[in-house]
Amino acid sequence: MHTLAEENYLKAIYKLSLIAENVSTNQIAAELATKASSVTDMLRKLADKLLINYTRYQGVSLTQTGEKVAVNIIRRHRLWEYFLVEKLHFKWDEVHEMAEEMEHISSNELIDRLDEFMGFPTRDPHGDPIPDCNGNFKTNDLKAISTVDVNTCGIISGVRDHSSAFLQYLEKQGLTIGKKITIKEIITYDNTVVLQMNNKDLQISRDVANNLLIAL
Amino acid sequence: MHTLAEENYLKAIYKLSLIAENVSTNQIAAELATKASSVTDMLRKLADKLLINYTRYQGVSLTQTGEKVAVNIIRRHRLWEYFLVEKLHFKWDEVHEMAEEMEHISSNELIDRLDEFMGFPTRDPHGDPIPDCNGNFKTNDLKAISTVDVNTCGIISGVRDHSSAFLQYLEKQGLTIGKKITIKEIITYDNTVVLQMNNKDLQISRDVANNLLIAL
DNA sequence: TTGTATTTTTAGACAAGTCTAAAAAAATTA
DNA sequence: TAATTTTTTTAGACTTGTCTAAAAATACAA
Repeated sequence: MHTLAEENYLKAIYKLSLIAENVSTNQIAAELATKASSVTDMLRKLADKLLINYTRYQGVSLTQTGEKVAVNIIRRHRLWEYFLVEKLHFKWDEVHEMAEEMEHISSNELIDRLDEFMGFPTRDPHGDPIPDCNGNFKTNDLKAISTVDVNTCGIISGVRDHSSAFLQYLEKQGLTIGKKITIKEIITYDNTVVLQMNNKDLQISRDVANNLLIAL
Repeated sequence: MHTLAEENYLKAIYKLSLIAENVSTNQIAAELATKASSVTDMLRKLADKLLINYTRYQGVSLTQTGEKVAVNIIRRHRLWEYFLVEKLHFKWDEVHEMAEEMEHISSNELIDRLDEFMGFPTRDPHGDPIPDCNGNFKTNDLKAISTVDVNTCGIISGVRDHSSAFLQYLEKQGLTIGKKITIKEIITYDNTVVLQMNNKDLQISRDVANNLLIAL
């Protein structure tokens, strides 16, 4: 249907669209670790195929078709991640690269059956919502720990940074999806956040607090 | 590790090597539905990487390394086919194309865990042996129905033709893996074979008899 | 064994996707 | 608003894998 490169561009544009409506050439280049000139070339191809809205120098947005394709890739990615963790017992920090390859397997019938096989999960191992076969999914109303008030409590429900390094750190601290925590104090000097979990205090840096999401 | 094209060439060469030691450029071209000139180009690349033994005009054979890679691709293909049929309940005639894509997912850890998840199966849905993680597998000592004597009986255990059309035909006739049959008669006029299965007679053409394998 | 047919290789071209370097447009700043 | 910086695009080149057409090697047949 679409080439590997096309799918990766659509996914990148989708991801960047969540932050700001219009996506710039340089943003895409950074996201895909490629050069702006390569991006420009590809944008013309995607525009020709009516997958994006593109006018020179004006940045891009996905068309309805483009967004559908992107959401479908994300659905495939997250279902494979769920499979790898729940069925093959990989750890949550080990699955991203594999799912990155698996998301390009083209059969939708395959993905729908995989979905059914696993009991139609709604969240992947990192807490991200899994779109259903029509592309619908709950938007995440999660908050970064760094944004909530002192004495708030909530359930760890997602991450912003999906890197192995970050996920391994969280694992080590016991800060995994589903854990209940209370924000006790924010140290003004360096914005270190003091949490309480299982009646024990735990300090996390501003960076970590920015990338760890809770449901209130 | 290796490109998609390289993997497909190695697989094709491996497959053809089972019939005759040395494989010709034209054979590979036919197998991959490409042109002889394209094959020549790729053979030089594979030889440079020490995956095949190649001298101009002399045909090719796999090196030890090349064979290892090829067997690993076959292992991946057959495990995914098994997964698709046993876990996602696809029919045996529906899985080839999907597995053709899935076999290129590169992680060996993934494949080893998939293998374990399914209980280390030794045969794929078409009766072909699945290499273990060291590349070892039982060679098929199966015989085409067309080659056995009248009154022989045996268990349907494999196919030579993996096309949907053939597999669907077998399914319709009930000629599936595991069924016990007896060869009753070979009609000399056109080599039609008369079988008995579940106490009923069944006629199959020479072509079908050539592509259906039994264990005695 | 010589000529013909077949197979294989070479030569040159093309598409996809990438790159560097330079030009053009837009944004920023003074 | 004019000058400078940043962003984006264009131009031209490279790689992988493919193709067609022609040349070279091998196989076959009289």
